[in-house]
Amino acid sequence: MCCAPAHFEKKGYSMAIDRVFVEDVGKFDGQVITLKGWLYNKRSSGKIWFLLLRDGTGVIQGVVSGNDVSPEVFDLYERLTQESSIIITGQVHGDKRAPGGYELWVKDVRIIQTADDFPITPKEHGTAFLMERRHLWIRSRRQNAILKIRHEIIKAIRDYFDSKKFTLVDAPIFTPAACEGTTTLFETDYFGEKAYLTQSGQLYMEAAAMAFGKVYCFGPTFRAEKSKTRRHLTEFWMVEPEVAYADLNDIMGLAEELIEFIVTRVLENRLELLKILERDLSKLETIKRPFPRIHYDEAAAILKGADTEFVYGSDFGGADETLISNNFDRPVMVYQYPADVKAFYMKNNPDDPSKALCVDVLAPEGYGEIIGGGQREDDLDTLKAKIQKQNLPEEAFDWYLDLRKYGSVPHGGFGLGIERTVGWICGLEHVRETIPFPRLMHRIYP
RNA sequence: UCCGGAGUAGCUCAAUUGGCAGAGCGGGUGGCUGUUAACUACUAGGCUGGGGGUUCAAGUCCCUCCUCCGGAGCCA
Repeated sequence: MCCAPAHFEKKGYSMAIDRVFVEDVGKFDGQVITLKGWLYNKRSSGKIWFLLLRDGTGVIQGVVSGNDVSPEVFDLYERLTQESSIIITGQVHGDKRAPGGYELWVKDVRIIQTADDFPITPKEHGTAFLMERRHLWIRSRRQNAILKIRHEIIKAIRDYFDSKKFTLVDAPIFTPAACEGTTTLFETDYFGEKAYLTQSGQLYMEAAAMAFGKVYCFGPTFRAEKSKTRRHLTEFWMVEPEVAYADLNDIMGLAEELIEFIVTRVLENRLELLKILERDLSKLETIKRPFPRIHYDEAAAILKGADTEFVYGSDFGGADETLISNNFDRPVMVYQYPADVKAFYMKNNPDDPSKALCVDVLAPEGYGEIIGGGQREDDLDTLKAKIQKQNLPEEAFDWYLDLRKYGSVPHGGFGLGIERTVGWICGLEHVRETIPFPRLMHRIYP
């Protein structure tokens, strides 16, 4: 309370927040403005030199001429190193030669701090080198664009569910036992007892759906699997809606509407960033409902004769998912996998008990599964039998079974992986660039 | 855990059959009034991941360990 800057108290707003940013310079054409940021790059041609200032919202070129500035300012060129923090004042000038349409005719430059040998130069670097310096890498234009698109995607997801009157219900991070029992969990000491980091908020969302009708949670998820692929992180973010009185068809409708909404929003609001990433926009513009819906058997038929080790009755591998999705120009919804390869809480198809009422959404262009979900088992005895069959500790699921004792209804939901969705929309090679500080099997630094 | 690949200058990479360790960028010193990863001249910079072995001679071949990358399984 003692430390609030004076201007907060006096005026009720912050000059630091409301100052001019690069993304807004177009509104000030011809005016003299001050920009605060960091030196992205510089070039000299002798009696005139150029600086690129970035401030997180964009990059603008400043033109420094010996005719317009004092000799002291002109000579700052020597001391300006990459990523030095600087405040520049100058006149906004529209110029076709400028990448952003505007440049600044510099009148004054103030160096706040001279950076010492910034390690990430404007030239090429390997991913290992860059990941080791992820805290600095996120300053680069490309990483900046990806993380802003991530923000837009997250905001779109929240806006979608909020507009549909879903209630946000946060699931716990510490959990007493496996939600699914199949995958490896991160174990932690909880006051002398074992606890685990959540691998899904879904079971809690089922409880919440019975309380609020339509709910979603959004948070981090942890998987201790030793997966080293372009699609895996040990810590990733997932949004998990759950709806009471919903069946598999309802869930598929929800999934395709959400995905269409997200892609449309990114195309509307973040086109410039997609261009920085050189994303093939035509691949996103086709993402319109309805999405193809194919039965597991149809997906299996696509793989027949293809070069794959897939055997009917098993789950699809990463290569199989690519083979399937390559047949479509939008996400494909594969439904009713064999019940044996799916989690215990999935409801079986009453007309074909060997299949689960589940759906996976496979993104186009080989980006793989971005959604997994379906209808949940709502019958108490069937659920108990499944828990026993998979050798899960029944006592750990007492509370979950209560949901089937007190007003059980058909219901369902899904989990959407944020990083895979970002990777797909941005057209990236690897999900590690879709999260600010990725956690991978061999990386927990920085 | 298994399969494959890589490790050489600060960074990205070359180096023929085992035969003098190289380039671009970055750094340093200069030149240039419209540059867009600016251009340009000169210059410094190396325990070739660690250890062991074969050989007259190893960046190169063999053994071993470490680290990283990609993939499989599993999953979002």
